[in-house]
Amino acid sequence: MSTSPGLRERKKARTRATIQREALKLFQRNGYAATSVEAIAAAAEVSPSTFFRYFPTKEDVVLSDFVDETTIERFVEAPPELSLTEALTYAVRTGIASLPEEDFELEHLRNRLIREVPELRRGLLAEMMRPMELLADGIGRRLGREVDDDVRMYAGAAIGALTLLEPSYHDVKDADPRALLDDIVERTKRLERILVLPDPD
Amino acid sequence: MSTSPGLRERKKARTRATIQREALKLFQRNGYAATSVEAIAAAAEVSPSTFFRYFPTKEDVVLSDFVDETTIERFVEAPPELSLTEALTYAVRTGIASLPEEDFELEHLRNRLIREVPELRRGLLAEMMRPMELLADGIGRRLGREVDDDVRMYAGAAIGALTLLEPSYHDVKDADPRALLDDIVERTKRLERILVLPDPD
DNA sequence: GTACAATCTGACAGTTACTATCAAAATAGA
DNA sequence: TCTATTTTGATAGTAACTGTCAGATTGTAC
Repeated sequence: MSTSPGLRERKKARTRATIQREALKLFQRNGYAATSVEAIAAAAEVSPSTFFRYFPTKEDVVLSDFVDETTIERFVEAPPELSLTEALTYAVRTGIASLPEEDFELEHLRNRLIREVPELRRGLLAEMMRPMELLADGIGRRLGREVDDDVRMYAGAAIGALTLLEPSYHDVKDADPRALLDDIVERTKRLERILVLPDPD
Repeated sequence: MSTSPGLRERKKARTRATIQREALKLFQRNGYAATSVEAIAAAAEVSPSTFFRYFPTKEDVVLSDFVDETTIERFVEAPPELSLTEALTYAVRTGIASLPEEDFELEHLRNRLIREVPELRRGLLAEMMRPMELLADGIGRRLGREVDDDVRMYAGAAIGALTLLEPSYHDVKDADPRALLDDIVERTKRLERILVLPDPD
């Protein structure tokens, strides 16, 4: 009761994971649009009602948890001698590296879907404001600084800059996932040359 | 035939404008979600089919043309002595200033809707990649420079930075539209302090 | 182990955005 | 006025999503 999150919680987590896994498999096989929620529910052996209890929309099966709080947490906790962009790189790298191999595969599949299905690309962008806000907050905490307009702009700029780089991924459809990771890291580093956070007034 | 765009074209433009205007009025009165496409079509005196011919989705009635090619055109054509961010400011300012009063009102209403309806906020963000790409291309043309990763990142950063500033608008719900415009200009200027576009390698 | 309370699930019915198709109407050009 | 092209409206259908409610499952107290 104190150590494990309780039977109920565990069962819920398992149901959620099952739905997500089965959905991704179906998407991969038949395509995103051609896979109905009903089919997903059937594959996961739950009712459609239950599907919507776990994921408010069909998109969310793919998009939820794409960038989460733990990444920002790692950003804030990164070695203090690192610059902002270095800390960001650090957070992304250690985050992905910490995934068990199995989750890493799913993550890779998810990325591919997001890249290839226009609808999901759109959805991802729509979710992007949350990471921006999280990062702005993270910067404030990391620097012990009030979250002013400059900080917000810096955060928005950082996420925005990374966003537009995605298209080049198209060329490397079936590349090694780890290579893609290096790619992200490489790009995050380049941010340093473009972005400057001025001191508060 | 050569001067005016032809009767057919004009009629289509008028139909489109009517749908948009009636839709915005209904949204304002009854709320976005509570206004069905059917109701909009009825108010504009067209069939639902026709509605979807002019606007692929309900969201698009509010979001389409939010940032268009002409803004980028003005950016490229801005006085050459202006810096990138100054040119951006110039483009935004002259763009809005050129609107007739009536369109300006609609624009204001549209902005309010986007700010207040979460669904539309989401949609706006989703459309944001297009402006990013347009701007990246514009920068390339303005500087006579190849559109490399640095340029793309810069463009993404610029749009991203402006995105996250929106929330503060919440405070000024019914402020003078012109004041809001000044606000945007002010913020674009601050971009200069944060963003640097390095020379090509 | 039993009884009760809280939560989770499934079944059902309904709304609405959106698609596809095709015949009727409006417009351009001769 | 006649014909070709484009635009429109009517109809039918799909699927995402919502709300409700009774039944099943789990946690808790005794």
